Amino acid sequence: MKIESEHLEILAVIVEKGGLTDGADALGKSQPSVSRSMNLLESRIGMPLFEPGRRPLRPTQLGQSLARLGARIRTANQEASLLVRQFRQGRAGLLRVGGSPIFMDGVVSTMIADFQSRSQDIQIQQSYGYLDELTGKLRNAALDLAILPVQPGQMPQGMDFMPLMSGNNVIACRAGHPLTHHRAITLGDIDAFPWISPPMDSPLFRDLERALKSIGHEEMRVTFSGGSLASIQSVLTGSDSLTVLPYSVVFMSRRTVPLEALPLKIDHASRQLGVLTSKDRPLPPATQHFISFLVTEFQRLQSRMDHENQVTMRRG
Amino acid sequence: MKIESEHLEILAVIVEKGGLTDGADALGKSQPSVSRSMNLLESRIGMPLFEPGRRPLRPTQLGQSLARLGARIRTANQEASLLVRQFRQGRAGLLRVGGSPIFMDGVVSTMIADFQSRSQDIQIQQSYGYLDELTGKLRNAALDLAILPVQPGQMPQGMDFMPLMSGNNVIACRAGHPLTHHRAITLGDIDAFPWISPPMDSPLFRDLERALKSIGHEEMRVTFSGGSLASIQSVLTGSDSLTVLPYSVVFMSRRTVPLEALPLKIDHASRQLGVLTSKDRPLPPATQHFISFLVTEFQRLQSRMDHENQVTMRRG
DNA sequence: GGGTCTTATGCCTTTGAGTTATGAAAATCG
DNA sequence: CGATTTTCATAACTCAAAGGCATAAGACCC
Repeated sequence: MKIESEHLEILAVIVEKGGLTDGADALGKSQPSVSRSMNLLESRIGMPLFEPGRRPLRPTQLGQSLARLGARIRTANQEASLLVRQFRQGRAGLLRVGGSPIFMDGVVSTMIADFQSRSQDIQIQQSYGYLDELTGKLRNAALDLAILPVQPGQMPQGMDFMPLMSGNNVIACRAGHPLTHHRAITLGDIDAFPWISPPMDSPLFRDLERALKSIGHEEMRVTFSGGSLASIQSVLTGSDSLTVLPYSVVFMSRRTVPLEALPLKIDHASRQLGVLTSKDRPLPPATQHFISFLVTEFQRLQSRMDHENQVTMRRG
Repeated sequence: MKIESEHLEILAVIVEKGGLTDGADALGKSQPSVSRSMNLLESRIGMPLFEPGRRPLRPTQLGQSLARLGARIRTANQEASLLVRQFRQGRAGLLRVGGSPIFMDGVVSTMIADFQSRSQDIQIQQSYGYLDELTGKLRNAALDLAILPVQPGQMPQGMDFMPLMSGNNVIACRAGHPLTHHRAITLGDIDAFPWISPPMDSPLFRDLERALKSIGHEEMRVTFSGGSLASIQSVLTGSDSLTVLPYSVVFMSRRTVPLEALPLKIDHASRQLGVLTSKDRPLPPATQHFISFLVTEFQRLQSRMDHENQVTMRRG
């Protein structure tokens, strides 16, 4: 004997409101409608739900007990409606973000923190990876979006890419590093200092190699490698080492860590930092919401970086 | 936008079973039926519940979340079915029992304990009172049944009475009381001892008065009054006081308290201990269940009492 | 006992749950 | 890769019941 949940919900409202008429009002239905529903329920369970011949309809013991269960069903149902509404606005759900480690740690994570504090019903799962791996995860829906630098020629099939800012790399060192006092930096100057190397499978590592080649530097003395951003920052500030980092990472890191970028143009593939998503899967609202948040955040970041550069230029 | 709870329940089963076909099986419905229900739900909430183009139907994030709520609704619904079943059998619900204090404490409460341990989903509310008060409460449905002694002429209108055993009163004293050594007890013997008086508004009190009159005892020396059974037992066993109690109460009390009944016939109105219920209100199943339990328990008690009396007779 | 408030019923329309039969698409397997 | 199996969607239909309005019937309150 299956009881209809709708009936239990109606019962709960009637008991709560203390009468059939008021209950019908609260439910937005007509009084005869709910009366019939209760008759039907009573005949189904074969026992009276209300004391017979009482005019402000009073529930029996069974009616009371069932009404409590109906109330539970009702709240679950209302939670469902709320969930759908929030989900539709991208204010609830699961957000699986992947990205290249240094950039995620250095720039995106603080933005995620902002986003998180505004949309607390969104659960965020972050992971790290590079282009191929992230593309694969996007394809089989293990990831909702990826944030990483992509070169124009590298764009994988069946993916959408939304650029956020240009991915300029710079040579970074600690604030007050000997090289920061030089007007113009020469090959010989750099030669004197050891290098921190990003993971060897990362684009940054290839950039570092290429950058050094571009300034005529064939061999480098690597004294630290394999660490994530936090380690790199520590080693960088605690020594006279040099490394290659996206400028945006240096810019953001300076809030808390004394770093500087050397005024030295380095050559690397032109690439855009941006958001990669799967073309054939529609984006969940939470993902859309997050992407539009990222766009405005990166615009703000870009303008702050531009402003600072102008100031530096004028001073320099 | 109201979501139908039934739909959420169906969704929960589909997600749990990992597919529409298996879900339909588990629900005992046809596959097209649940398919259409899910289509309807999807169109109502305006968002996909399942990943498109996946053959073992896989839920989206929203689908997962809603399925969790659906599962909650489902368990509540199942609890409701269970509750109705138990209620129908009188194994769940509320049981409001009223009765005369001494008899409830001395005899019925141990039976209630037995009953309680078998039917733990029945909530029992016990209260005390005498005929008029209990009848009133039965009339306005504040009580499901009352257990008390009723005289033939006293039967109130509109009530059903189910006799359980005859309500013989005896004079009780502690075991080893001086009077227990007498073969035949005379008025003069009794005169020497003080009395414990039941509450003055109780039938027992009137019985006591009448009993004393019947043995020619006009005045009694009351040294304790107003206590409930536990107090009476304590005072009785700790002194040489006498009192009037239903024989069944003395019989039951002897399990834990050293009491005896004096072999002295006392005169009082013939009355039956039994169950009083309202005639116009149908008895809830739990009440019916309890009454039939009481009937068999009292039969057992009666036969134990008869047996003991025979033994005593033979010995005495 | 009349008036009021509350619930039940009769009669109607419409929604949607349920069925079987069948078609389409994805997954699986050789 | 193609064939087969599995899984889901659709079509066409029936029927239960939700829901509405109008109205009767029954408590409740002076």
